[in-house]
Amino acid sequence: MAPNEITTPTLVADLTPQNGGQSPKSAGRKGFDPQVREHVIKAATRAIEAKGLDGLKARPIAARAGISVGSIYNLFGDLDELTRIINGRTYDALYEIERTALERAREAGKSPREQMMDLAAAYLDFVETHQAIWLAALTFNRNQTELPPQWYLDKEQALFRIIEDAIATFPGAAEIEARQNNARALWASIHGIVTVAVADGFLMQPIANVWTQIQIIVNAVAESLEGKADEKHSI
Amino acid sequence: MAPNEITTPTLVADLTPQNGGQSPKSAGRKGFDPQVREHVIKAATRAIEAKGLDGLKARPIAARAGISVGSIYNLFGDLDELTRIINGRTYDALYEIERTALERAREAGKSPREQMMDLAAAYLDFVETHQAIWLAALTFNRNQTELPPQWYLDKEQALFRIIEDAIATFPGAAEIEARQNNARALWASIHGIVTVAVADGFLMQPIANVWTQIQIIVNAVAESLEGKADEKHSI
DNA sequence: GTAAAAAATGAACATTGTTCACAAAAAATT
DNA sequence: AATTTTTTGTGAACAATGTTCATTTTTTAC
Repeated sequence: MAPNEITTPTLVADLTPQNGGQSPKSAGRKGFDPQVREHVIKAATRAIEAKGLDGLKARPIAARAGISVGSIYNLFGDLDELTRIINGRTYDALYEIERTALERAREAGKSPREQMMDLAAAYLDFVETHQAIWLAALTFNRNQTELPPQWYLDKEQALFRIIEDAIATFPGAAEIEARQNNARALWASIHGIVTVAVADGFLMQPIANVWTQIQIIVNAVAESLEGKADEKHSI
Repeated sequence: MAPNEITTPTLVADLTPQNGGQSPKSAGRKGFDPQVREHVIKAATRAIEAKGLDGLKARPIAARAGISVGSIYNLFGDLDELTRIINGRTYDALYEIERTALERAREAGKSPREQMMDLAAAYLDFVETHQAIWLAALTFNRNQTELPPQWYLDKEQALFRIIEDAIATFPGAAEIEARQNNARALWASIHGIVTVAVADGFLMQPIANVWTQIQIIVNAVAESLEGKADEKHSI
């Protein structure tokens, strides 16, 4: 019931050195030492966590990673690319959390509505745990003028898919376009609620209220969709 | 029905030189020429509109306003204060639009649900018309570490109040806390939908879809609240 | 062991926000 | 009217930052 039950609070910093890749192609061009890359990414992540996106400065990062300023540019091209990699990992982490949340909810035989609730709870918990990193991702995207690279868009897209998946099991939503709009409406709503809350550092309202607000929306939308399904059957 | 019916598309740039004041106290300290102040604010607004918040550079603004760099700092203290003033005017403009939208809806004898729809439509229209300025306001707030001044918070608060007002006329919401949560949930949801849309410049989805999504949420919440009111009466 | 390729370096450059000693202008005072 | 005082305007100078690139160092290939 409380949002805290679901999430595995993995630290973003120690995430996805899995394949070693985040920006599949190029990024740092050739075969730079992946260890060093990792150190830099970690240092940069810590900087963002501590002082926000504006806290990401080339020289301090270089110092903490034990390399020179120039090497950062050899490794990543520019700071934006480094930021994109960190954001990409954030998306990956959240995606993984949402995916397992949905999986577990289904295994437990929960209703579509409960599945949505679990997804929302996982999201709220993630954002609460990684406020700075999450804000950094949102802020960064906003300041960009040109389109981000495809691999970056893909990671964002993946998150939306999960919600669409959950919504797809709702009764009532038959046509693809309608289902997409339902999914986007619901997810963007939850996103809005959480974003407003995190924007002022969960200071203006207790987290319990935020959770209540999510419940209001999810329940309302669920009821609405269920109601429409009923109409279809009964008329 | 379409979101375009309601709004008066006033250009933010030519707004509220009314009292001449946006930051009631101090800001630029003493009695600087209000004409020059206005020129600077206009130049800065244009810069943001053209190139986003990062396009606000001291030297170009000074040049366009026909003054020296130093004078900008005499007038506003720093660029953040200038930005805050512009954002404040944006809030004022939106507030005024929302206020009249609500007023007209009530005069027309519209239902609470329709009132909410009109408010949402006005909001969507405003954001669509002033994308850059609105994004600037959101981005700016996010990057700040310390609290903004009180007059700034007040303007933000005023916007929320309007929604609460509209929600207050919904049936069912009796207790203050519940009503507040309803209001915040609904407004934050609409905000989320619009924000997701404007974040990618209304490129990923047609505006019609965005409007549909708003309708989904408002209708769902309205139905839900009406339903609860029914329960109360019928049981 | 030497030459070629790759990677690392940090000084140097360009662009920013901001300050401040000074100059110009305006207002007040005599 | 002249002079002092206060206010306002100026732009050179400073510090912090992202980024580049000629040079050095290291690694790799032969």
